Amino acid sequence: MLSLCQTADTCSHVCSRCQVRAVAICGALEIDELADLERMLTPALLPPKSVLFAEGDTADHVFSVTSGCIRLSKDLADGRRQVVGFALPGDFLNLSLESKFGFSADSVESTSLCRFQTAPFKRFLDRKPHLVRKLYDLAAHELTIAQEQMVLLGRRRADEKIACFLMNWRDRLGRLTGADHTLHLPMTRQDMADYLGLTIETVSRTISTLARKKIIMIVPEGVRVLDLQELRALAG
Amino acid sequence: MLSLCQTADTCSHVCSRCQVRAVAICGALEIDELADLERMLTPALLPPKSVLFAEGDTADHVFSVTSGCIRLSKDLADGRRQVVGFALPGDFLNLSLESKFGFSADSVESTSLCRFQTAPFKRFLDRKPHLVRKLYDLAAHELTIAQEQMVLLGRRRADEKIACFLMNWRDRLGRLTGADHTLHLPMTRQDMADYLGLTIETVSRTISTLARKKIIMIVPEGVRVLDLQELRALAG
DNA sequence: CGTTGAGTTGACCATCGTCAACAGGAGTGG
DNA sequence: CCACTCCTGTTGACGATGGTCAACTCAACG
Repeated sequence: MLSLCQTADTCSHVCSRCQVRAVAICGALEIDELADLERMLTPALLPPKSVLFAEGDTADHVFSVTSGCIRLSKDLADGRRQVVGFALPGDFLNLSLESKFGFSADSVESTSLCRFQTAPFKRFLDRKPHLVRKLYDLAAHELTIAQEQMVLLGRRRADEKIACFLMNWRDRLGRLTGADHTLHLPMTRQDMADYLGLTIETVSRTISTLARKKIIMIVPEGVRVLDLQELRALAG
Repeated sequence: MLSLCQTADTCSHVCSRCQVRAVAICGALEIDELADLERMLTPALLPPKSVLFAEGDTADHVFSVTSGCIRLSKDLADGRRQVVGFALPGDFLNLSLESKFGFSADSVESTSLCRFQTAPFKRFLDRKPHLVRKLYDLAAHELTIAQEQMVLLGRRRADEKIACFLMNWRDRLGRLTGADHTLHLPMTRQDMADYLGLTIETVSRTISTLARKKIIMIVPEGVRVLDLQELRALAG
């Protein structure tokens, strides 16, 4: 189930030269501490649309995403699915450090990660209180985002949900790669639907309507934002 | 806006004899450390249906609930409301430690809290890494609960939402006061609706239907669970 | 050139929201 | 003590938002 490329040439990783260090948990560590972390780390490359782990699996690893995109989801017994988040470069997976994963993680596109065994990582935490503090801030921030997502899921209409999602995605990509009116949307319509509590048809229709109103334009890789004011107004 | 009783006779508090220490953050501290915490603490008593703080207010305090129930909610500009949680004894408010509150907090019933100024509390954290670790575990656990709430809000039907809510509430009360088939529901139907992404009418109708099916019985203080198996099945 | 999977669009329908009326209890004041 | 209001909760009638089912396009791929 876990199909990881671990050859040196495709996955070599030097923490001190890592592109995402500033936004990842490693940003809390000094250069000499990074070396300790690097010794515990296995770089991993995940092909598109493949399983990283499934909800309920023994959580013997934690991960830090360095490139690509991971879909985090929870499933009901009858097949209904809720996507609880998309992990982008700098994001940490398995913050809860519990014995089993609370959600499934699948790559949306080709993704590279730093992989740590949970037990040594926990021991490392015991020696690095500032890293615990960083993880705490990260968890608290994720909680704030989760609460905003609850508002979206519980109280917003389909068009507002789509607008919110596009604005949030734009902000996240902007922080990583700089602002751009063309949004790369690597996930499928189904993924978006499962993230927003909608069906694929409603997502498709709503995006088409936004395009008909010249608020966005559908392009092969995603969408282009034409009227940011209007999109922001819809997102509220 | 903040109407707190702080007289010694009604609000006296001795951490070492606190009923909720085991379930609250203070459980991470030794007896001698508790004394330091106690020096920073202002006990507070909040009457029913009163404001503790509002979303966007300067977050100059953090709180630990010792009795009662607090509703945590976020509002949209047009009045739509999402309740993001109910805080019970042992729960901590303002985990994020950010400069502004991310949600509003109002008492559902008469509630007592321990109140700490944010700045000294943060300095205390710098000296108590095991307390940071406790807060981290707490935040990570809240995040897991938030993800389950996303599934509920995005993918469950009204009857499943009500059943889930009742089962979760039962578990929480059970952990605090021991299992009981009679659930005290201190919040209004509107609060439940805003928590579950429904309207008050749908909540009322759904509860009535569950009662008509003899799965629950509506009693003055809340509901009595008659058929736990069936309720659990609905909650999935 | 057939197959597969993602996406789009239309027709229809169900769940849940909206609007309205009403019941019952708590509090208030004459 | 009783009328009155207010608030919460319940129930019914109706309607809209978004779900379901189905057909179709298009690009990728063997």
